[in-house]
Amino acid sequence: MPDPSVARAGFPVSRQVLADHVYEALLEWLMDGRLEPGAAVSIDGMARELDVSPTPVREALARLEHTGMVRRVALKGYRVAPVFTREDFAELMEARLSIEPVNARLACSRMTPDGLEALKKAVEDLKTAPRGGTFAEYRSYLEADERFHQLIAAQANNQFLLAAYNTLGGQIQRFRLFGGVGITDAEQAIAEHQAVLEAMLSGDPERAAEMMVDHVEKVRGRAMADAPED
Amino acid sequence: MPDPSVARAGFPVSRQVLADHVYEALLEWLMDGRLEPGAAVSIDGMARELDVSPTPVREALARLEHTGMVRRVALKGYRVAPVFTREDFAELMEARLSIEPVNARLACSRMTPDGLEALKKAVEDLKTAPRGGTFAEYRSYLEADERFHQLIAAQANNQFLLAAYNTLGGQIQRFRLFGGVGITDAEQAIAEHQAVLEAMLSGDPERAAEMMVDHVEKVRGRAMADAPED
DNA sequence: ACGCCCGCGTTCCTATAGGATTTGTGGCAT
DNA sequence: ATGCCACAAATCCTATAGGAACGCGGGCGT
Repeated sequence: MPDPSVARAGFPVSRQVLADHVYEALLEWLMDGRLEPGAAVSIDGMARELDVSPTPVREALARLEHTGMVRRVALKGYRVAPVFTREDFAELMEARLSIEPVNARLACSRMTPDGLEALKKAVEDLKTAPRGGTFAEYRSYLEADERFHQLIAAQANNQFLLAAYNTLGGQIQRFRLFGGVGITDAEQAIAEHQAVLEAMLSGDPERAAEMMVDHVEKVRGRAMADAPED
Repeated sequence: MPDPSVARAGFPVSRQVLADHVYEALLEWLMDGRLEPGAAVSIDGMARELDVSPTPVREALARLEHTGMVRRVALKGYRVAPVFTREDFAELMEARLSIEPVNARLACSRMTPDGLEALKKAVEDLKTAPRGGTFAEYRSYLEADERFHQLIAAQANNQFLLAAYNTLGGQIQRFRLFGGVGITDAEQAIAEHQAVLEAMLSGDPERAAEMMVDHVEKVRGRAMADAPED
C-alpha cells in the first residue's frame, strides 16, 4: 500500500482524498474478515474507528455498495453482505464460466510481453506461497490466485469485460475467505493455473479457454464437495 | 425549507431518502441527454439545481460512478462520460456477445410464465412504438428494446449475470441515445427480437442463444456501417 | 506587446450541528 | 408471563461552515 502523502520527487501522484482511503480501509477489512458477513457497518461508528468524519465514510460506503460486499437499507444503514449460500456459490461459478473463458481466449490473442511476465510471476507466487492453516499464512496464496485471474481479465483488453469481471472478483475473493474451506486443493489448483498459463504461452486461445473452463469447473466441484453445509 | 411529510402527502411511506431521488433525477438527465457527454457535473451546481444540499448529491454521484456514466477525478469533480469511440463500441458489443447469449440460453431453460408474457409484451411494444425522428418520439421504442434484454437477463435467474448485464445495460442505452444513429433499422431489429422470442417459446435454449448472437452481431454491423465517423 | 504574478470566485472536500428515524429497554396493564 | 407503550440512546440523514486547491482575469514589469 503506497502512502499517497509521500509524493515522488515533485510528482504529485494522483492525489487521493480521504474518502478513497476510507474505501481502501473498508475493502481491506472486508477481505480480511475483520468485518464478518452480516455485521452492521455503522457510518458513525466507522468514522470514530477511522478518526474521520461520517461524510467520507458515507461516500466510501456508497461506492462499496455496487461491489455487492455491503448492502444498504434506507434509513437503516449498511450491513456486510451475508455469507454465500450454496445457491449463491453455484450462481457465482456459473457467471465465472460465462466470463472467464472468454477473457482467457481474448487475453491469449492480445497478451503483451509484460502481461505474460506478470502472469508467470503470479503462477510462480502461487507455487511458493506459504500454505499454513491460519489466514495470515495463506493470504498471499489467495492474493496470487486473485491476481492471476485479474491479470487475464485485464489482458483481454476490454474495459467492459474487465468491469464485469471485477464485480465478480471481489465476490470470488470474499468466498475464498468465508466459504468455509481452507486450502486443501493447492496442488491441483496450481496445476490447473499452470495449464492455463501454458496454453497462453503456446498461443492457443481455444485451449486457453478450455483450460479455464476446466479450472473453474474443478474449483466448483471441489468446493461443492468440501462444503456440503448450507 | 420544504417539509417532506407535507410535500409527499400522496406517498404514504416514502422509504426513500433524498440521495435516492437525486440519483434517479441524475440518471434520468443522463439518459435524456440533458447532461451531454463530456459536460462537467458540479456537485454544488447540481445541489442548487435540485434545491438540496451538496451532501446527497455527492452520495448519488458516488453511486453513479460505477455505472460508467460519470467519471470522477479526485479534487476535480465529476464529468459525464465522453462519447463512445468506435473502439469503445466494439468493446461493448464484444462484451454483449459474451454475456447476452448465455443469458438467453439460461433464461430459456428457466423462464417463468410471467416472464414469458412480459417478453411477449416487450416485443409487441417494439412493434407498436412510434418511430418518429425526434427523441421524444422513439423514446418508448428504446425503452422497450432495453426492457427486452433486461428481462432476459433477469430470467436467467443468476444475480451475478444480472448485475454484469446491468452495468452493460446502462452503457448500451446511453449508446442508443448518443451513438449518433437514430432508428433506421427498426424492422430488422424487430425481426431479430422476434426470432429470439420464438426460440424461447419453442423451448430451445441453444437456438435462443444463437438468435441472440445473431441479433447482437447484426446490431454491431448496422451501427458500424451507419456511423463511420472518427 | 508579452509574460508573470496576484487576487478573486468557484469548486471540491471534510467537519460539525441538529432534526428525523429506528432500536432497545423498562414499566405497566391484562 | 405476555403484550403494549413510553422513553432514551444510537444511528441515519441533511444542511451548513470553512479550509484548500483550481481556474481565471487584470495589472504590473520587462
